[in-house]
Amino acid sequence: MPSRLEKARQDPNSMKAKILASARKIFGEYGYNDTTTRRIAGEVGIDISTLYYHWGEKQDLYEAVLKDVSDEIQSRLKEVEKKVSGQTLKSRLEISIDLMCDYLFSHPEVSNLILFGYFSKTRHGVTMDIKIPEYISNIAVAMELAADKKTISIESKARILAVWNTVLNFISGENFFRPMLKTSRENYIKVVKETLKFILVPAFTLEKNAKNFR
Amino acid sequence: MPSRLEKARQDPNSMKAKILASARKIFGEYGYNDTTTRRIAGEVGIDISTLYYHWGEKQDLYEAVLKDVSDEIQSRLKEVEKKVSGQTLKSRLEISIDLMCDYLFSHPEVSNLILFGYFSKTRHGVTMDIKIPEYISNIAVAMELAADKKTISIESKARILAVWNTVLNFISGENFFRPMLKTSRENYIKVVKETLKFILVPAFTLEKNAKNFR
DNA sequence: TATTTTATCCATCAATTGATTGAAGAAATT
DNA sequence: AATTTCTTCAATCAATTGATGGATAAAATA
Repeated sequence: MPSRLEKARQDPNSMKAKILASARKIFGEYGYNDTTTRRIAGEVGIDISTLYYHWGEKQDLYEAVLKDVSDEIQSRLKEVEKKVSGQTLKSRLEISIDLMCDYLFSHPEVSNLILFGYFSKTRHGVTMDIKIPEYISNIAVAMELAADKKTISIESKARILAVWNTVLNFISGENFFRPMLKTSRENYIKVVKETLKFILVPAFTLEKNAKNFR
Repeated sequence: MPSRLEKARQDPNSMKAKILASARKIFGEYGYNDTTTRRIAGEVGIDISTLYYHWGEKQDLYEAVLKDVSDEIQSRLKEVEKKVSGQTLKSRLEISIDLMCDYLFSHPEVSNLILFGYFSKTRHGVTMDIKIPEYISNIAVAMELAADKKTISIESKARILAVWNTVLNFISGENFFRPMLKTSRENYIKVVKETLKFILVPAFTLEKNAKNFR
């Protein structure tokens, strides 16, 4: 029997949920080591001991953030999978690029958190809870580049990975690349989508290459 | 008149040079904030005060590392430019991919340092001294995707950027991706090169796209 | 050889930061 | 109303870390 208090803890307005939301933002901006519990607490407007009361140590909070993000990505990918089902390969690629770009551009911390995980030869022992291999396989199947999750070749995985990473880089690197391209945010997003399509569509649809897929 | 001592300081066996080399390695592994001056000093086998004596504050050392890396990349790109000159577009792309992969795979800290710079919403005020815009323009010209450094369209820059980033990701993400692909280092490098060619060559050489260049 | 310059280390400081304790209030339960 | 449980915060610790000062030795210079 869940008590009133237990329900309150799952409430998105609960203190625990508020802390998680702020933590996700701050961890996404600064990465694990450059994020202080004081900064997160400050963002929420509470004392750090309150943060520790709700979440325990910093690592636990970070892992909760990664799980939060991971679940969100999973459900987004499923949505995309539904929407592209039945389309031609070219359409599937284009629609997927548009949808994932829209999602990631409006949640840049997601992209950052994933990328932080890649390069983490850090001292914190937080294992990347985000199951990239899972995603990669799911994407391969959704794109119908592979018939079955179990039988995806190393080459196919590497190709999906290349695509996935290219997207993430443009999102997380916006602060660096956009000034370089000297353009507005709106146009940057447009150019990113076009660039992704320019590069990816030919590779996967070209006759010589396409025969390997279907 | 350069004294004996001044010459010694430029000697690659000098203490100052040794510190720089270790700093480059450690900064490349852990990033700015997760690198301690003590760790660098430990790598060299000296006390931190000796490190401070030679290089001053941590930021100065970091900036020296970035400059070191930046200069190295510049000269590598020039070498590549020479070697691909006169070749067909397809060959230029393929040779460049091979050469740059070989270089970066044997100097992974280079890739890491560049990527750290992209996402650095960090607290250290070190501005990225590595002139990526320069590189991008140089690559565009070397690939003969643009006639002149000054007249490169935003679309072309974005495409080069996408390629460049894809390469860096595979290098810096090796520790994460390779276990995922369950393969040896040697084969990983091979797969990366193939993947890059698979994705990039069609995009830039496809008739419909290619007409925009040359 | 005497003196100055260069190089190195030990000890230490001050600031930051992850984490805890205990007190006090607020809310729920009896 | 009394008691128990849940929240919050101020104060504080201990460890880490960037940085410095002084002693000391080694090397260069005179």
